[in-house]
Amino acid sequence: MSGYGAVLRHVESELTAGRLGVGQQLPAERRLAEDLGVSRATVREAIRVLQAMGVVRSGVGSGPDAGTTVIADPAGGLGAALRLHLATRRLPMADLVGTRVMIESHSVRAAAAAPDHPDLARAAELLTRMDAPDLDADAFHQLDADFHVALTAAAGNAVNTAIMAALRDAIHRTVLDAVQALPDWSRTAVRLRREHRSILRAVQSGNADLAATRVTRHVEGFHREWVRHST
Amino acid sequence: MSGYGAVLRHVESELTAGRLGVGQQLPAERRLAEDLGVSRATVREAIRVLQAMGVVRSGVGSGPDAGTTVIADPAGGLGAALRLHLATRRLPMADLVGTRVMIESHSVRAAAAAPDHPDLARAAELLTRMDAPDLDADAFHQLDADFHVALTAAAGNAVNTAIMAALRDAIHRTVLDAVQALPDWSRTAVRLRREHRSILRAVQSGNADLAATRVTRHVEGFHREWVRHST
DNA sequence: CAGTCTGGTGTGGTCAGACCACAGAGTCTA
DNA sequence: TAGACTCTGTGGTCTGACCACACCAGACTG
Repeated sequence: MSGYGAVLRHVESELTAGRLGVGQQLPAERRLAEDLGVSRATVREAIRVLQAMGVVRSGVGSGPDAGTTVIADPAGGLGAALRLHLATRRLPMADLVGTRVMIESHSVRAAAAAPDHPDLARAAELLTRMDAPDLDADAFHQLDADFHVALTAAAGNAVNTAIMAALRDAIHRTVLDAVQALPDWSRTAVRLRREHRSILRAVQSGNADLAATRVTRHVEGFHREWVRHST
Repeated sequence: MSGYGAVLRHVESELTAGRLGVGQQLPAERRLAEDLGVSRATVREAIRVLQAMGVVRSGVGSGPDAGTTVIADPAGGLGAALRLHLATRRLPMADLVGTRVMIESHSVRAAAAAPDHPDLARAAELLTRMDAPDLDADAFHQLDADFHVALTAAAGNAVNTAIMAALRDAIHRTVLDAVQALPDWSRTAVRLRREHRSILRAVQSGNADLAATRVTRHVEGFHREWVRHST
């Protein structure tokens, strides 16, 4: 058997065997094609897939940013997949939100057991930046999403963190559109800021149950508000 | 801007707009290339990505299975991404297991509230098939994995179900290798069967806490056993 | 007439070879 | 010495071709 699948399997086995790792470069496309006995077009199809999965980054020219480099961006790959399946309407938005609530409530519980985690400090700093008065909805939402990912990261599970970031990517566009439709954005923003602070306080005081309750109410509440105004 | 990204964005927007849906066919590659003003090679790169994401399936020849058809296999796409990132060692196996425990314990809680869900009946039937005496480890694990996915599906969240199935795909190979290393597989299998039954009983009797505890012990226990014998 | 064979047609899979823009490294020149 | 220059290797794209495949309609055969 040959073809594009062979290239994928080859790269995956190189990764598994440790002969290829994050930061290293793949052979040039022409070289890889020759080594594996396939055409360059076939190699390119495989590399495109790796790129879409967030496993590899390609750059033209020469120098350190050129060539095809192994990276580790699981959120990018998962996010792209989720976004596409959201587009097919087989993954309901409500279920995405349900997954978010599950991960976040679980994560703040775990984070409450380690209130000194550096990601919590990062979360606090994000909240400070969200207080800037001249923030538009786009920038606000970006910081908002980063805050939630930071909360998740504080729990220390890389898979959950990647999935949260992926959910954020997948939902991003939709939330932005939804925010446009809200009757009084600035008032909502005030409420969100208050809720964020109260969640973080609960985590940092080590109160797992309270933190979980608050983050659940926060996420579900915003989702309900946004659904109500976007039909 | 043009190129492969343009093809991806075009297909995604067709999906979003509803002009393209699950079961329908994409235009032929040559046709798509002409419509979008790019070469067929470029179109193919985009279609490969969609294929890897589980959004599309391609078949040669003619007839209903030929051409490029929109499907909905989120688990396939997510699973491929997880597997690759597992290979880069940036997603620790322990975290994958942690995510599994989170999803499954959450799901059995939800499923316990609706003990008549058809997926629970399916789960029960899978357990019956796992009692067959002449089952090898491979077939056993396949049914095992299906059982856990069915449990998750009974909670009714499509995203969680897809992630569970993806985790299963990503871990499959590793678990099979691990099972080979176990000192007494048949004895482990007996224990797993017993635990499966007890989990399902707890769910069907509506006891959410008990079901969650049992499934957590079950998954973590197997993981510990397998780590112990594979270093 | 019923059954079988045989091209025709359109599909994805792969290949070979070419040209482009790009970015760094080295070289030449004023 | 500072600037402009060519050289080289990278990914990005295009063109045109051939293949295997599977259906389908028509011709052929008994």
